[in-house]
Amino acid sequence: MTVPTADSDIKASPMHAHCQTCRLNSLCLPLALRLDDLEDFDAIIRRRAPLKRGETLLDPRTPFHHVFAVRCGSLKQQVVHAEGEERVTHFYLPGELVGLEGVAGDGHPGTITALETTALCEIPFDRLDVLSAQLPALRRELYRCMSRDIRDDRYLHCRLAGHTAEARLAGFMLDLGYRFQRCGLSATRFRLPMSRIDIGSHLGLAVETISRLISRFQQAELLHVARREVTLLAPERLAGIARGAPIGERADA
Amino acid sequence: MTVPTADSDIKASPMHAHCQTCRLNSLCLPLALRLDDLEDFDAIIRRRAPLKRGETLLDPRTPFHHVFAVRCGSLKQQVVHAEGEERVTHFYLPGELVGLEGVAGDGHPGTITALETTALCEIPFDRLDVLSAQLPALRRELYRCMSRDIRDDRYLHCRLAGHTAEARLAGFMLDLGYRFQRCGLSATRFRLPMSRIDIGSHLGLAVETISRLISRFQQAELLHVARREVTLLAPERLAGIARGAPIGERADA
DNA sequence: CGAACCCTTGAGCATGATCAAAGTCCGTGG
DNA sequence: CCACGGACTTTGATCATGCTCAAGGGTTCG
Repeated sequence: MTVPTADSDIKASPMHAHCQTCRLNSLCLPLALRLDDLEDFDAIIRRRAPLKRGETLLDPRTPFHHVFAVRCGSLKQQVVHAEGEERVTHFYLPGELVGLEGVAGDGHPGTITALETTALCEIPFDRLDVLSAQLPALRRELYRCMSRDIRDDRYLHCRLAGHTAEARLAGFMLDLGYRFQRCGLSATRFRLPMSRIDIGSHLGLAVETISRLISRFQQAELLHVARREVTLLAPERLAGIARGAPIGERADA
Repeated sequence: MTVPTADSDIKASPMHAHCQTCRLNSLCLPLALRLDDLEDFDAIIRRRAPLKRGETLLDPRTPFHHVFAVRCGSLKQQVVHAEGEERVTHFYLPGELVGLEGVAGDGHPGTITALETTALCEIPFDRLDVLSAQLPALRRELYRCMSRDIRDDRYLHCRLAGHTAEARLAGFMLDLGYRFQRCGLSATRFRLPMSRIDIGSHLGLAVETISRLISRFQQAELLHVARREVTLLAPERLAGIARGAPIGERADA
C-alpha cells in the first residue's frame, strides 16, 4: 500500500492520500506517529476531489461521519444568526482540521465553504476513534487539536470583545500571519483568501470599516495591501494596536 | 460525605468523589459508562476541598495535570488582553468541564477563579487518557465534550459579533438559562453568579451599558431582576431580540 | 463587452463609551 | 446590634467610534 519516496504510487491509488509524502505531515494529525503506525492511519484516510471556490463541504443537514484535514486552499464557516444574516465564525487554513464541532452530534453548527480551490483529506471519525484507542500518540494528538481550538477561541473572544475596530483588524492580520507561518509560509507576506465582506462578518464590523482601516493602516505604514496581497511592515506596532495602543503616525518621508 | 445508602467504603475515603451518587452524573463525563466501568473512572478522580469566592483554581503558570468537573458553584476564566486589562472569556456552571484548553500544552490561556463557593472533582488527565483507551464510551464522551465546547464557542462568536448590545445581553441571558436547565435547574428563574462587571467584560460592553439594558429589559417586561435573582418573563421575545429584533414596548397595564 | 461582484471613499447619524456622582448591599468589627 | 468601609450598581450628560446610506471605480468571468 504505502511506498517510499516518489509520486509514482500516487497515480497508482489516486483516491488515497499519503501522509508520508504530505508537505503538511508535521502539522496534521499524524504528527506524533511512528512510521508503521502512520501506515495504519494512512489507510483510513481518503483524498477527496478538490473543492472549487464557493463549493460547500458540509452544512447543518450533513450527517456527521468525517473530519477533514486541509491540504491546500482554505475554507470559511458561516452560521446563520438571524434570518438572512450570516456570520463567518471561522476560517480554515492548510494543516488545520475541519469538522470537529460535529463530533458532539446534533449536526454541524454551520456551513463550510471553500474560499478557493481546496484539497482535503477525509477521515472517517468512527475509524479514527477506534484507531485512537490503539495508538496513544494519535489519541493525544487528537485531544491536543481539539484543545487548541478551544484555546484559540478564547483568544479570539478577547479580540472580538476588545473595543476598537483597529484592534480587531490588527489582531486578525497577525493571527493570519501566525497561522500561515505554522504551515511553512511567511508570517508577514501572504495572500488573503477571503473577501473584505468575510472579514467584516467575522469581526463584527461593516465592510466599509474594514476598507477604511486598511487604508489607514497603509497610510501609517503598518502594512501594505495590493488587492489581496498583504505585507505586514510593522508587526510589533500592529501587536501594540491589537492590545489597544493608538496608531502612531507614519515616519513621513 | 453525602452518601446515605450504598457503599460502605465511601466513609473510608472521604477524598474520593463517587460518581454513582453524584447528582450530576447524567451530565458529567461518565455519562455513558456501565456501572462497572464507572467504578474504574470513579477510582481516578478526587474530590477537592471547595474553593471559596474569589479563590483561583489555576492560572497560566499552573502546569497542566488535571481537568476538573464542577459539582456545584461556578467559576470564570479571565485572559489578560492588554496590560492591566482582562477579559472574561468563559463562565463554568455545574456539570461542566474545566481546563480542557490546557491539554494542548503551553499552559492554560487564563486564570480561573471561583465566583462563589465551588466544589470540584479533580481528574488526572494522564490517567483519564489511558482509561479512555480502554473504555470507548468514555473516550467518545470526552471527544464529545471538547467538540461541544468548540461548537458553543462558534455560537458565542455570533452573539459577540452581532451588533447591538441588546442582542448580546438577551442572548447571554438565554444561554445561561439553557445551561442551568441542563443541570436540572429552571431555565427561567436563576441566580446570576457573576457581577455586572464580569458580564460587561465577557460581552465587550461597559458596565453602565449592562445596567441600563437590564433596566430597559425590565421596563419592557422581558425579565425581572432583583439584585442577582433573574426571572425571564418572555423568553421568546428575548430570543427575537437576540436575533436582532427591536424591543417591543410593554403591554402596559 | 457587459454584468456581477467587490472594493473604496464621502457625509450624516446613532449606539454605546466615558466621565461623574449618587445610591445600595455586604461583610467586618466595634 | 449597629456603624463603617468597600465593592458593586444605577442613573445622567456628553462625546466619539463605527454604522448606514449613497455613489463611483475596479476586477473577473461568462
